[in-house]
Amino acid sequence: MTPLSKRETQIMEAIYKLGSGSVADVIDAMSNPAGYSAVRAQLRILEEKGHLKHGEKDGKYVYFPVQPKQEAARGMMRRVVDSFFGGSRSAAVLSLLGDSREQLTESEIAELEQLIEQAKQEQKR
Amino acid sequence: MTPLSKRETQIMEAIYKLGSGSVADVIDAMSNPAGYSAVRAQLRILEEKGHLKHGEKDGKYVYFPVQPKQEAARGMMRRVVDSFFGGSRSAAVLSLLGDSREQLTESEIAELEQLIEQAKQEQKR
DNA sequence: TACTTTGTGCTATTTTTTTAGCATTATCAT
DNA sequence: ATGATAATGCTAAAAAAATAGCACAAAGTA
Repeated sequence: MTPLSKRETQIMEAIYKLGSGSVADVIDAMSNPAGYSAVRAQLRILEEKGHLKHGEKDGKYVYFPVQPKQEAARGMMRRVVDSFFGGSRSAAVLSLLGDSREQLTESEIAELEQLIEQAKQEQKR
Repeated sequence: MTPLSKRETQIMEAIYKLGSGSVADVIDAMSNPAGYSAVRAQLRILEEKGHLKHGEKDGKYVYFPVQPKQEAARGMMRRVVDSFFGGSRSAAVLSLLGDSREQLTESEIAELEQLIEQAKQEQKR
């Protein structure tokens, strides 16, 4: 689990954002796109390292992550929480929500309430 | 705002975790420590790039981040939320809390409830 | 004082990352 | 068929990142 290089990181993020994608898709999804050759090389390397796999679709390679998005997300979160919030998830949540409450849907709010309710129950023990 | 290299990233994370620190502190805070020379060089580069500054304390250089921790944290969060949660902060929060509810303190729970209450008010409009 | 330790300044070297570009194959339209 | 287009396989080169190590200074200590 050696850390990824800058480009590799950028490309993995693009792939996660896309779910899966061809070379062209990945280039389009990058804010700071590298050339075609470069991206292909990176994808190959990431596959060698075991971070991606590819299949074929419409005669093109389509790359997708080996580690499920949700797991990768948690790993990332853990890292940020660790470095910037002293390991406190709740501090991270407060920062995240405090940033702005807009665009919370009713069902999301309901889910949050439920989680908090559970947290309260845990507290009592 | 060119992205940081692997080592640079690792060192910035260490600095943020520490708040501020000497070369030795940084080395100690790294999971995968580089040598003394290497870390010094990286710190110098990060200072040249404007990410760190240093002062002197007890005859040693002490490095600290230019961008406040909270801002850096939000930037990081924004990036994770963007790549892994389709830009939805609330989805990120759900993932974060869903991971485990332990170690939420009463006051944190209260704060969360208050935020949710505010979100509900926003909803009504 | 002389010695050891701990720190910085600097520079050169090594290693890794990133990129470009040619050869080849397949497909599609003329 | 022929030519254009869009892929991948491969290799070499260029650029950036990471590290090592010597010289020198300051401070403590025997």
